[in-house]
Amino acid sequence: MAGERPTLRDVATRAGVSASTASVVFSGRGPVAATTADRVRAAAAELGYVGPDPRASSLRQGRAGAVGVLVEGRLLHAFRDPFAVAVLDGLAHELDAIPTGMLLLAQPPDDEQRLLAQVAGLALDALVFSMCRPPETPLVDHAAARHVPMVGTGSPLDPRVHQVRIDEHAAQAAAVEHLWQLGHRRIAHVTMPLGRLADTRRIDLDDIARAEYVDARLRAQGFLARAGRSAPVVEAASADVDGGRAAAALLLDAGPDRRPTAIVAQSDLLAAGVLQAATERGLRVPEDLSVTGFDGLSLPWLDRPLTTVDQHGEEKGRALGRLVSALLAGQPGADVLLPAELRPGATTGPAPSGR
Amino acid sequence: MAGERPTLRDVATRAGVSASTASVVFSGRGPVAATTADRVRAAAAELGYVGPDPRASSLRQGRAGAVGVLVEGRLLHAFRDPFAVAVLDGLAHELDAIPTGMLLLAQPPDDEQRLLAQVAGLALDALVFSMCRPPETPLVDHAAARHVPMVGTGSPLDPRVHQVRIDEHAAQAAAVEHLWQLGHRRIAHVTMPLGRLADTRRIDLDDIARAEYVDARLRAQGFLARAGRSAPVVEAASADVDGGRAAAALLLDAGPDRRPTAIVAQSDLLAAGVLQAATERGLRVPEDLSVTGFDGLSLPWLDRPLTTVDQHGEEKGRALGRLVSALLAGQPGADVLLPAELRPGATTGPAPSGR
DNA sequence: GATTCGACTCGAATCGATTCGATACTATCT
DNA sequence: AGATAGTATCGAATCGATTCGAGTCGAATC
Repeated sequence: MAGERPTLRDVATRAGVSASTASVVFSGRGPVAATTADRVRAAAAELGYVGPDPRASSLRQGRAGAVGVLVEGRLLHAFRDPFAVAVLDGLAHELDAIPTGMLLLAQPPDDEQRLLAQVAGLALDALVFSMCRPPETPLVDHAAARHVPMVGTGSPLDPRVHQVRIDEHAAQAAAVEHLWQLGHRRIAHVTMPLGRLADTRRIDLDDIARAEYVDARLRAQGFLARAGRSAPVVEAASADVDGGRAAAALLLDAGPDRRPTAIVAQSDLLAAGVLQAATERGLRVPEDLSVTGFDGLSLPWLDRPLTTVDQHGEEKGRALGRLVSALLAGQPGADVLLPAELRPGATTGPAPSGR
Repeated sequence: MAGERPTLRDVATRAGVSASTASVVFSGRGPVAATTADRVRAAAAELGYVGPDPRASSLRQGRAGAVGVLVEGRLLHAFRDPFAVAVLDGLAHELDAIPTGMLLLAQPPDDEQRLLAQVAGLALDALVFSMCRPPETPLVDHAAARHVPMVGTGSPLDPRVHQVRIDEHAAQAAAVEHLWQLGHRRIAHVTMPLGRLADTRRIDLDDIARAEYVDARLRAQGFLARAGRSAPVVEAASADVDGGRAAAALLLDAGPDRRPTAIVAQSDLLAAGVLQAATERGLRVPEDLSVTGFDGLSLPWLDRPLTTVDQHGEEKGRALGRLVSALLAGQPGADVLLPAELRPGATTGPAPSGR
């Protein structure tokens, strides 16, 4: 029928009022006589007008109703991590109250310029870095120039990005402490990738100090602080089950007397991989090997509860959302430190007696 | 320093050109002398102007650079399904080429009006219903009035929504056929929820015919068409591992002579739950019980490959993306039917000989 | 030397709403 | 009756770009 979409002006004309009055009818701000409002709504219905064009109103009001959420790599991989999804869920919940939607920005592997161009063309009220690790990106400069507030969970590392984090160092050390008290003395560590180029390999203090990804570095340092600086550390090539399994293989295939009695993994998915590797080698958990994870996910496909550091993903997401809320409301926005605590499960036990 | 963000006009003035020329410099359409372009870019750099405001340009150009993706329920649950994520990944990949971002629209349980209001306020170029089941929603009318193209994977069931689907009926029947050929005669079915209110319970032909969710209905009918209309069918209360386990319990706890020798599940997650239930009862798979899934996911935590109907989730997402692309380019947009085929794994085998 | 053609630039109109100050009108109070 | 308040409506300016037709100028062509 009508090739042309009706505009507010058309509706106003038809209702015999001015555009400003019609606007007030739809936005609800300002007083309108009930009869007038009805007339406008009737005109709208007749013309098939379903409300103000969001493009125009966002220009005028300066609000787009959406925040950008950066996702590192492909969704297929990013969303395989239940922790990331939990954070996203919490974020969604909190944003829902503003209300504001989440625009997923999947970061192609290398082409930062492409991503930048995409973001430049998108109307966003804020930028959330909840699923990415690199400590810097040109997006920060861009968003800052646009006065778009940014929040993150540790990276990018920039004063203009407001952070919601946990004490990674202390949290990871707490896992070691737990094992120590159980009598373990040969404790090994499996880290998430330390940077964009990761490999399954033994790493040393220097590698760790130079690590690009901050959270992996802090956890590794927290591990070493309690386990001793000569404790073995292996980097996983990817932060998933397979990465954990491959990394654990490196540790478990050492001679039986050099094999660790406990492995501290930097994430629950890595820990799941460690458990797989142990099972494949006929090692019983926790009799022969204790394993700890990090994140505090519920993994319904594990046959027993994992000892892990619970960092309350959903709450982390909500904290991010509240921070965005506050920033959009013009409040100053301070960094947030959330608690994270060890949650003992069934994958840790006393060290094997044969020392 | 400038509390005011610079506009294109500011840049143009400073460079000593008109706003129209400056616009051309940034958009790249139309000829500009190299020296002029440099002057404009220099002025932009001095003022800290990082490019045209997306809000304004989207108003003028009529493109927002984002499509809405509806997600039923909480992200936490929706993204637990790897199939949904695979579709999303394929979609993202294809949209990246336009380029266009994906705006997640999480549907609160009951409050359709709230969702509608949110969508009404958002500038979207298209709407994708890839993760939702209800056959109708007021969103369709709204989007249609706005001339926002819509694509889906079976629902909402409306001629204005262009569909990418598979032959659910035939695909599910193929799974039964596979089991039939293996000698199974007592074959049972576990369906996804048939509607918004789902329960773990035996259902009959009428329940199925009345099912609200189309895909569940078609698969169940495909199952019955080959397995016989008296074959037992159980509805799962949720489309996840726990739902599958509970539904399987209902079937497996029947007397040993009435217990099915094969269970056809409507999704891989449900099948994983069926496997769990079998294991808990000491049933060996496939010796005592054969199990088939649906979707064709790789579930790294299953200890053996599942016999399943592969519906190529990523490709489904890409097809949705291509459809969106075409519609945005003004092309007519025809429905798409994708292939789906049985992929035998290690969870099906010959029927137990004791009949 | 007049004409034609391109390349480049500009002004004005437009996209579709929101907002602010001004105005008209109707009750309420004294 | 006049001042006061409050309600309802309107016109004009504005948000920040894009686009289109028209105009300028220099070089190439005949």
